[in-house]
Amino acid sequence: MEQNKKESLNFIEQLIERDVKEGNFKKIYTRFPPEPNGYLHIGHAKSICLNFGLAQKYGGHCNLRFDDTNPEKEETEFVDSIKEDIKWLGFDWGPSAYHTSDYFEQLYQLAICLIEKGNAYVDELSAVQLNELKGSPTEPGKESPFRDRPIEESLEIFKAMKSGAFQNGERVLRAKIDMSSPNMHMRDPILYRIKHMKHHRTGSKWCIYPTYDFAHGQSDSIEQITHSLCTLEFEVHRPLYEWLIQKLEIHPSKQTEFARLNLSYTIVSKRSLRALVEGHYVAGWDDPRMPTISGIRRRGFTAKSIRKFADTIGVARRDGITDVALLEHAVREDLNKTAHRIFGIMDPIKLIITNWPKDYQEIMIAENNPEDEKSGTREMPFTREIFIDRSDFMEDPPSPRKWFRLGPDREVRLKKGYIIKCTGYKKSEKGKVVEIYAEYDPNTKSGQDTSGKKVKGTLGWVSVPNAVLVEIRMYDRLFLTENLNKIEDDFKNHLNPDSLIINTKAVLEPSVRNAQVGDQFQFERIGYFRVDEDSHSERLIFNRTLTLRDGWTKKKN
RNA sequence: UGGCCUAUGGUGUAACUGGCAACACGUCUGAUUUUGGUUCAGAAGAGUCUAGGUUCGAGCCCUAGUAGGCCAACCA
Repeated sequence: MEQNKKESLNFIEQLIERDVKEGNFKKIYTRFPPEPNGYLHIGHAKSICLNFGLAQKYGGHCNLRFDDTNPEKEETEFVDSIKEDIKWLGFDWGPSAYHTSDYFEQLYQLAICLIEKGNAYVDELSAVQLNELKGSPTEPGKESPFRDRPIEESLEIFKAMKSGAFQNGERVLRAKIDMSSPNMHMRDPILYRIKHMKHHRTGSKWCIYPTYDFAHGQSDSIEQITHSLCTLEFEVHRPLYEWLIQKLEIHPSKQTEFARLNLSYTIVSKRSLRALVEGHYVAGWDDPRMPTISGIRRRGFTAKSIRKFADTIGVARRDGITDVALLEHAVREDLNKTAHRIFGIMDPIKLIITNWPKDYQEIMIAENNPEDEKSGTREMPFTREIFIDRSDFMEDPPSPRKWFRLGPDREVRLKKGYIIKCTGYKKSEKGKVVEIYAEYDPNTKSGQDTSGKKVKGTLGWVSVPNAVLVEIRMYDRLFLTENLNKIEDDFKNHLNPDSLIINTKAVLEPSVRNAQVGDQFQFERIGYFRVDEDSHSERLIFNRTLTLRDGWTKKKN
């Protein structure tokens, strides 16, 4: 090997390497802290790959922590799906997953500690009053009349809050910082609120719950997290994050922000995704059009390709919008190497080889994947009647230099079969081509061609008596608008009406008969497809993952 | 009358911390090909938001401006 070029590091890696060099800690700890109130999406995948990837790279560990401080929105269903998705992506959080709710007692003690130090107080103002005193980004806030109440009094009331002496909203615990700070989050932020509500894990043990600011950072400290990575919108919380660490004198985790993922033609916000599910614009969280991890998995995107994608886009502090083409490229790259090839006809039209004996069947051999020698071969019966795709025939085609496929008197190769010449076709009364006639040349059998003929076009085909009728769900992008962050109207106005087209007349070659749910194929010249879990004994159902790259249709336009 | 962050080809990131702007995707040629796929060869495309400044030298530093993002939930 030559002198290896210095590997380029992203800004977080640079930070970590500096920390390592300075010996700031023995081991790197990161964490992935989802709130279990929805399904994970491609944006989370970026964060997962980042946090787990960094831990792997630097010999540290990444914790999975469910940030479950708000019993109103959180459910066990989501905990399970989140675990499944992370595992599928190929990451391991070790023997146990953590929950912020496991720390409720410790957090409560920390709050008491803060009050005792005079850094927090119980307020009795209503939400409305609190808001009024808060000021605005351009106006300073005003101090609450309860701000300077004796420590003992706050302590007493806080304990009473815990024991259920008050109704929702009657008291809050606030940090005592600075009501005139230009940073709104430093204007005596709320640390604890009363919610008489059952929590999905702690049941009704608690009726006070810490807010994000008093739960997240403290949990980081409890877990000895060294690098707490979050998205840019938490940047303004950092001064508070650090203030609490300092006042509480706890493990100094460091918060670092990075830009969240935005993807063209895609919506990446839990709230919006929920709206799509609840409004039945899609079939569910795992609808193959959804950018959820469960959705793209069902669509046929692979874990490997998503990790590759995350690696490609990197991480930075500027926010922009990533072209989905980058994601799609990663998927095609992986599938090209792994997916077995088969022949499939989306829009079948019958072609009769008039000089082929009736009832005679010849077995053709085809390799499963030319990119992978170890993938083996399969058999394909060739018969007098075959299906070809309607789009591969034109009654009056342009010059052979522009159109490689079949037309009257034109010759093409049937891949893994013979070269045929079109001798005619039949039309229905309505003028639709219903049957094509052709003659084959016996000297042109694939692999043992002695004719010397060269043809430009190669077509896929499926033997009529052996064809397998399947259902194909042809998915396309969910939205028509490139940048959905910039729209002003309802994002649902931008839905692609053709994001799902169901094809029930497609036929595949017989080798596909024993395909299992989850199997992925390349239908030659068409695209990548995955056997969907809706498949049943009567009918295989395929999801179109992506089409093949296509330089030809582009050229036409 | 606020504060913080960001600004590099169409898109996403680099540039060994001051030394003639690189990689991937995308686009366009051409070759190969029994997938109009893959692969291969090549091309176009930014002089780094603007204006000053420091310096022998600035995409990297400083100042001002501009543009975009974030911040006023008892959400995370």
